[in-house]
Amino acid sequence: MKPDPHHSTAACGRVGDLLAKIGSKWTVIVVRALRDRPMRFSELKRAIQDISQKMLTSTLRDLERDGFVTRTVTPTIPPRVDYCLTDLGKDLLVPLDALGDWAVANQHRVDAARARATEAA
Amino acid sequence: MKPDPHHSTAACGRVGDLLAKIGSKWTVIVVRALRDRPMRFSELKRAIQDISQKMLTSTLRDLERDGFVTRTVTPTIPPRVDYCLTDLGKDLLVPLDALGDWAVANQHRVDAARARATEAA
DNA sequence: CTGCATCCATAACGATACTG
DNA sequence: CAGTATCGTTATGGATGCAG
Repeated sequence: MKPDPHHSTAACGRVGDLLAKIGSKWTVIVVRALRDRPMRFSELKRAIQDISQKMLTSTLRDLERDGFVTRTVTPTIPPRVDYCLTDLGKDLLVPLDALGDWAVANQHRVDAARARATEAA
Repeated sequence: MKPDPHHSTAACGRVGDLLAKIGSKWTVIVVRALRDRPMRFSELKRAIQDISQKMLTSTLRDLERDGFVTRTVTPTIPPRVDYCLTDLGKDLLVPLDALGDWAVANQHRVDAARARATEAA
């Protein structure tokens, strides 16, 4: 039998922390947006569309702080800033994609359950 | 070349929605707490410790609504309510564990990045 | 172009008290 | 035991305006 480290309170706490972070609604979107190429701030802003500039900025700062993206400033005029996934960021993409795939694949099941719950009420 | 559905805005949106849901900090903890056996309300409360009763209740209601857990009432005195993962809930555990494992395995890398960021400031 | 600061609305959360 | 109701606090997200 495995040691099964998932059961420990400590492990659960860490999972909670990380999920709280990536669950901040925009983190995942941004990381996934950067999946195959670096992007400039305004590119991201345009790509994500309904993110406010404030949220994009703070999301990127958090991601940078946690080592998921790099921020490269080119001090031209006008200034240019590129964001790129680090190795850690690319690593994170793996379990993130698994979860993302699951979400896409099972969304209908959740929808069905919610529909049932709603009409039952 | 694949259609690569992950890039679409729609897919990202759904991922965001679902992550926002499971990222609500307690959802994951509760789902993982139920991983191998059904538990009563008070068992969960005791197992999770620093969750407030209100949060546990509303988290469970959300999970039930979305079809991740079942709620079984035994109308004895005192009343007894058991919560159990559905098949959908158990399915969710798979990508969730992947992410959890990643979190545990890479926590130190994130910590290191944060430490670097902090002292750089 | 990039990003910070400010203000504001809302939602999340927690503590407490009370009901079946 | 399980759950609802209420209140107050904090966190989150958006809009706008300003600055390098």
